[in-house]
Amino acid sequence: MLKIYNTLSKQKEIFQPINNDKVGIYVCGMTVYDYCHMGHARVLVMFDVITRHLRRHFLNVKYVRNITDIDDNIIKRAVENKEDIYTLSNRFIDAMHEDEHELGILPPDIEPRATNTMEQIFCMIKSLIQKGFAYQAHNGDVYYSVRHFKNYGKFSRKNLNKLEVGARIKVESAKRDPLDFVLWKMSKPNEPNWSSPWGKGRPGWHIECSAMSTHHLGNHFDIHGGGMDLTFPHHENEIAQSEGANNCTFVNTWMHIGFVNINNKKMSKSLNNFFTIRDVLKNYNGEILRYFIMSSHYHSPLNFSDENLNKAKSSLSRLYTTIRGLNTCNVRNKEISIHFDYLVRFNEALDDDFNTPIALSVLFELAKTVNIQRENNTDQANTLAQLLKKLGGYIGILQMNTENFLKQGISLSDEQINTKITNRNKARINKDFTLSDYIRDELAKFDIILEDNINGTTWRKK
RNA sequence: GGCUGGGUAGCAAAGCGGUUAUGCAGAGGCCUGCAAAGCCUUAUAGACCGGUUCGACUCCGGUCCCAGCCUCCA
Repeated sequence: MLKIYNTLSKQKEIFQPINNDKVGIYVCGMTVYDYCHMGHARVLVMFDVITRHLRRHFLNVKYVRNITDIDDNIIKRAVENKEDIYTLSNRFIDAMHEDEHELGILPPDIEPRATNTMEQIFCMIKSLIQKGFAYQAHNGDVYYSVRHFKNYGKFSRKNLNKLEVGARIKVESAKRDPLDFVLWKMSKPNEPNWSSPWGKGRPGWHIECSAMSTHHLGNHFDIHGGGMDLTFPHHENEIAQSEGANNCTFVNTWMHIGFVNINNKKMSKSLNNFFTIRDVLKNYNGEILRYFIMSSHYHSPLNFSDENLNKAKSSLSRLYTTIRGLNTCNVRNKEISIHFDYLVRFNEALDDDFNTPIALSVLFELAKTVNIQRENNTDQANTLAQLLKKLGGYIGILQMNTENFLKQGISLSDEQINTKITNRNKARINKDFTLSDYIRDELAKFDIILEDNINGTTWRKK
């Protein structure tokens, strides 16, 4: 029984798809004018975890994650770079896909782009004008008339009369009401534009998501998600647009991912305190980042720091160390089923609003059992290690080659290291421990830690 | 001003009205030539003040503090 916290009702609810085994999920993806930062990484990773788990529950999951490839920021950046918007956005889309690959993120089923959805956008705006939810102002822009939508503000719990409108952004004077937001914006000379029934221009920020989501998933679908900062105004406006135009419930379950913080402050473009995914990947591999993101619940703030990333690395290393040297191939479901309770508890954790910290704690309990068994009962240890790797795979970790994970980032060659290990072991046989310890210290300078086992000496990076 | 969240051990992070969370770091032990890894044992919690209860970290009320939103943001 899968439970999901719904922003709409502010409580955990039993999740029931609209159509039996079919689940439609839409996630607000990137506006592509820069590299993805850690905030994006959290949304990308968490919805990857969420859709992986949904696919284990339901046969037919359709995951749509959009790309907004036209907006003011993109236009501004393209002008700065003296390039056209497509060159700019294509470059950052490619970069995003590279980042996702490193983070072990499975691609969404559909990745629609705003610029390929113009017809649907026109259609929706027409419908909104027709039904009295929108108007074209004297400057040509088309606005959504917020006070015409009686539920406006309900979703994000805003009292329209107590909003500090214009506190931060100056109010566009063509609006009939300061609360109104733009659906279609007339283009200035030399700006990218599309011909519309209202003149040459471009879509406003929110309309593209209403158009893309309903086009691919229908007017009423199961799950809509994104970062917490999108609840207002973006998702509030999406609801107003979609329900105004289609006259039916838009989305059943709304999911929002908490912020990534730096020094207890939200990481954001405006504060310019953000780290890009690719910067972080220079020092920590994708699985470590992924583990770090999963180590807190998706609602809680996630504090980004080297200290916390290093902890994630140590923790993940424990799991890899546990399966090291064991046979994790040839998963034998029959034998694994004996240890069903780990699987059950792992699944229960994810069923409870995708509680990844609990799911991870089950993996550590399993790891402890593997370590206890590995000396007495190798078969048992192999089976449990297989289960550990399998469960890790459900949330996208423990998928690297174990040796590669434990040895990455060493400047010496395998040959150099092995020679030193051989020399050290010769010294140990001769009981020349001064020499053997000297060699070990030498390797330690390169962050290489030796481990003497019954079967010989292995090494790993510190 | 209006509206959301949250304050848990050295750090990170969950569940739970009574019984070990978990990980990293620490202490003692086993193992080891010594280590490392692993295992065993172990210390350190629930912002503050009340209330409900046989019993509260958990429920209720209040206080303080922190973060976020109120038309750039994921």
